[in-house]
Amino acid sequence: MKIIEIENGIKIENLEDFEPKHIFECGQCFRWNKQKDESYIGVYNSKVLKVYKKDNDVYFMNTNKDDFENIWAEYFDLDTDYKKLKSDLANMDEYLKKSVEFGHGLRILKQDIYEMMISFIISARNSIPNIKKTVERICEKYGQKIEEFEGKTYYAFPKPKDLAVITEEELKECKTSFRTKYIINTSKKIIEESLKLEELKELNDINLEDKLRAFDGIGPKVSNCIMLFAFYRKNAFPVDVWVKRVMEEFYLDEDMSLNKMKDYGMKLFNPYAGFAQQYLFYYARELGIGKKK
DNA sequence: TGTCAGGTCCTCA
DNA sequence: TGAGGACCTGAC
Repeated sequence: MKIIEIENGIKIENLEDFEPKHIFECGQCFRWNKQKDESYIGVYNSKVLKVYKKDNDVYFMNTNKDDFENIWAEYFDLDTDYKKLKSDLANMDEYLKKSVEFGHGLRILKQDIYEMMISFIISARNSIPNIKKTVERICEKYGQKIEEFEGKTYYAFPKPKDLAVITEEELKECKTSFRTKYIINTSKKIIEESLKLEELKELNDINLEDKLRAFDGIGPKVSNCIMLFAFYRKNAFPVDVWVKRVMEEFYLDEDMSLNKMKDYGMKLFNPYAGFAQQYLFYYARELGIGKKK
């Protein structure tokens, strides 16, 4: 991978397996927004980045070589060989083959732990546009201002200490509704127990899931999303309404509880259940598979 | 007006 | 274990 420095950014020529639309619209992140010129602007680690693809080259703007190498290469999982991964998945069965072809430029982002915890708590019984709006309101109200970029002010995601000290009434102004107490309780637990979220990376999958589910508002689905998108646990398998639909449409003849479906998926797609889930989710949601007419 | 959206929690059998 | 209801809000 050759990093070419350009004015206010860097360019990577012939970057394969990288489609901004697939990456940012597969439901794994809530802070990346499509611009009029088809580029995406997002925030991570108190940095604002603009990404777009032109021919086979990918441009990362408002950054520099140092930040790209130290922050963004890791964030975009650029060290992983997606060609091999996709080939392994495509060989498992015909539905995965179709899903992988459909979302060929998808990558799993390595995102912030606390941000994923709160964002996916908000995702419960909610729609993606609403989740994004709510997350944005929280950042504007409680996050640190980063910078003005292309006419918009960007804010970092707040820290646990910021949301642990506010009242439910106050947070509700961000339209967090019945999830308000979950957000505050989870933030309080982190502060009161002096938890270092980074240290949870040492835990194995089973203990990590137990630890996450001890937080208010984090159940089986949300914990697995956090494991996949913040801890990069390749075999986590979040079962949401779309994965349920695609599993029932393609893989199951019998009724199955969500819990059993999770175990079933993890065994079926081992050791890449998380990746399989993401390709299947994107395929199912974009095509409306299994959705009631 | 009713239904549904990337669920979780609580209660009860 | 797991089934069933409640839960905010916004969009269609």
